Amino acid sequence: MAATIRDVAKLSDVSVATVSRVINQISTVNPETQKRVKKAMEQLKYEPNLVAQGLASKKTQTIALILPNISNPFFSDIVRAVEDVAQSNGFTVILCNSDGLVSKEQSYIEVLRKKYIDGIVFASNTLRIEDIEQLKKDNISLVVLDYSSTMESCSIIRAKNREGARMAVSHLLEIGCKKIAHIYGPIGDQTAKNRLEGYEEMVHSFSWYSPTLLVPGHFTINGGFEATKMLLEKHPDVDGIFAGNDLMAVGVLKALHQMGKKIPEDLAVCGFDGIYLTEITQPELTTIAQPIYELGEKAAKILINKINGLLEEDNVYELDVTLIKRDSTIKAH
Amino acid sequence: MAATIRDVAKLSDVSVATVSRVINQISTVNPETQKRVKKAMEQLKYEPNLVAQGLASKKTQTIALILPNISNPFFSDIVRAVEDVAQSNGFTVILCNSDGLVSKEQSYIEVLRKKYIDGIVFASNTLRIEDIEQLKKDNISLVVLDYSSTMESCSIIRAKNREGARMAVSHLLEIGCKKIAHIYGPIGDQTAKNRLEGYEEMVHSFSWYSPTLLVPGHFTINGGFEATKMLLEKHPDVDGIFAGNDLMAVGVLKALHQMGKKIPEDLAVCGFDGIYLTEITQPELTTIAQPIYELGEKAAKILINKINGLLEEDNVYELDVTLIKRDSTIKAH
DNA sequence: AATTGCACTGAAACCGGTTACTTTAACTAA
DNA sequence: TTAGTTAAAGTAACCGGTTTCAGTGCAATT
Repeated sequence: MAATIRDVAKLSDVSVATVSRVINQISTVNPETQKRVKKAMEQLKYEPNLVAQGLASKKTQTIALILPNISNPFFSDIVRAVEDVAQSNGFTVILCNSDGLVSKEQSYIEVLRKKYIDGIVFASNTLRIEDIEQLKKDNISLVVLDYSSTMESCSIIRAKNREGARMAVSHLLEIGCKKIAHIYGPIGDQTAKNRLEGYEEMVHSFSWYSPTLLVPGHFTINGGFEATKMLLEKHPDVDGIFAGNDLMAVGVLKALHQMGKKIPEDLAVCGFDGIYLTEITQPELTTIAQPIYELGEKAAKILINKINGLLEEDNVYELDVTLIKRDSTIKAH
Repeated sequence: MAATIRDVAKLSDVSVATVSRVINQISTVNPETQKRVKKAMEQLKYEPNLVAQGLASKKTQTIALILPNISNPFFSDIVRAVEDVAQSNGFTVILCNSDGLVSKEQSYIEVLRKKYIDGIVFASNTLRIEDIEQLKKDNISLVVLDYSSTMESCSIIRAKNREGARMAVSHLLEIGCKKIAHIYGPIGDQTAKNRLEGYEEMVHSFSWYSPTLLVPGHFTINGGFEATKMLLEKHPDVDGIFAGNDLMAVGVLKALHQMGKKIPEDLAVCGFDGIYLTEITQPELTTIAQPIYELGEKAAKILINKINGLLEEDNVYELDVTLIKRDSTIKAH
């Protein structure tokens, strides 16, 4: 149906090799010949077949984005950023929800490899070293997002989690909190761990500090909700809560509301991430905002640079976070 | 590097055709030959190259999902559903954010065609008939989501928008509202139009009804916010607002809160969609819930059936909506 | 015994590109 | 004049599969 490279070659009276050269703007093709070929391409409405190109060149202009769950608003912003960058560089993106399951990731990676994908943005905490090695062997570029590790055999983009946590606690202290608790994310998740460490660094020397001020909330709304109930049972005098992410902070808010606590008068709440949800709650949430879009953008840009051979070394990029003060810690005037 | 079909053929001492037959479980291959081939495949860790398969068969086991913006929580649930179904059927999904721009959609469709994509789930209101025809010609299956139109030359999945709107208004009437306004979505958007029509049908015969009770809110939080301010200036006695989607309803809540109105005592609010945001607001939002995941699921299933040739005719599927009563209309006890 | 049908398999064309290698002709340097 | 470049283009192998068509051997039919 559609015209092929051979049709173009025939019509412009050159070999397919020459047509291919024109398409890929390779080496030296006589300007006049070039014109003839281009004219033929137009006449036939020729468009290179990307699958054939992929087979021959082993480059498919496709990247994949692996993340736990797109329903998480943090990730949907990431997706948007990655897609934007990909799109404007002529790449297409395949989306993969792993649910944080190694098995799912495994099977995705496998099929992606068989599809000659050019690179992967990996926004998940479950990447294994073997996988990294395997991908390298298959010449699939890799950028890891929101991941901490001492091992750095690949490029990593993340926000300053520990520093952000310190900022959060420091803000709570500033507004006068006398006993600050922390609700933390999944153990095993490096991001959650770094935030917890930041909290600990700030509070461990206070006389009121006790490890029982640490409660797990699994990075979910409901987790934050349950954690708050548990926490206030043990420590009714807590007057500040630093939640390890915004979703849990929402849960905190819900719980406090249900318990009839006033925010921020009785208890101040600070989240982490800066997803748009924080503007929707009542009161609006103070949070440590990551530059979410920029994280995704940077990850995609670096990945594409690697794919295009413009970047060799593997670096760790740590983006700054910012404290956004809202009504959950200070009443705006 | 990796083993090819010819390696397998050589090792198992058959032709590549036979190996291909084993791979695709086609026709009759002698069980013993089959065993030999399979053993060779295992020995060589052979995995068919999907790009080559795609080129030869013009089937790539890939579908695309075109939607306005993944950041919209409604769509992120859709994505999740589509991806789940695709995944479990051996398909991979390419995500395309169109921002509702015909130009972007156009360029996506073009590149998708060149990639031999098998089908498209189109979750946007801007589809043009020419595109539908073109896709048909290229043998690319199509399912349209959340789209209304008299033209039905393709399969359409949507919720009962008009009926849902009627349910919303009817609920507001039941709880005693005496003057109900409607904030509607973008003109030109069929979904928004149908909801508006449902509202009108329910209220046009009341003496209090006036077309000025209709205010545009663009399906965004901020749009709902502005609309509410405008509305209450003109109609301070409105005591019920039906927002055309949940995002606008959130905006309504924010505006009312700012104006010091009590919800639902002074004003009752009902949204539409049933995104999880409605459980996060204070008060929680009454809404007409669409079965969002099911919409995406159904769309993907139908698409894949069409791709696999199991489904020929084009149907319109209308899924039921349900009223979820929450504190923005009735105080729970 | 000749014919037909069927199960099984192979040869080779094909999908639509890329690219290593070669050839040709014109151009430069010695 | 002659060898050495170089720009421009062609030939054909190659990427790794699918599929059409043809052929073989053997059992069933007449």
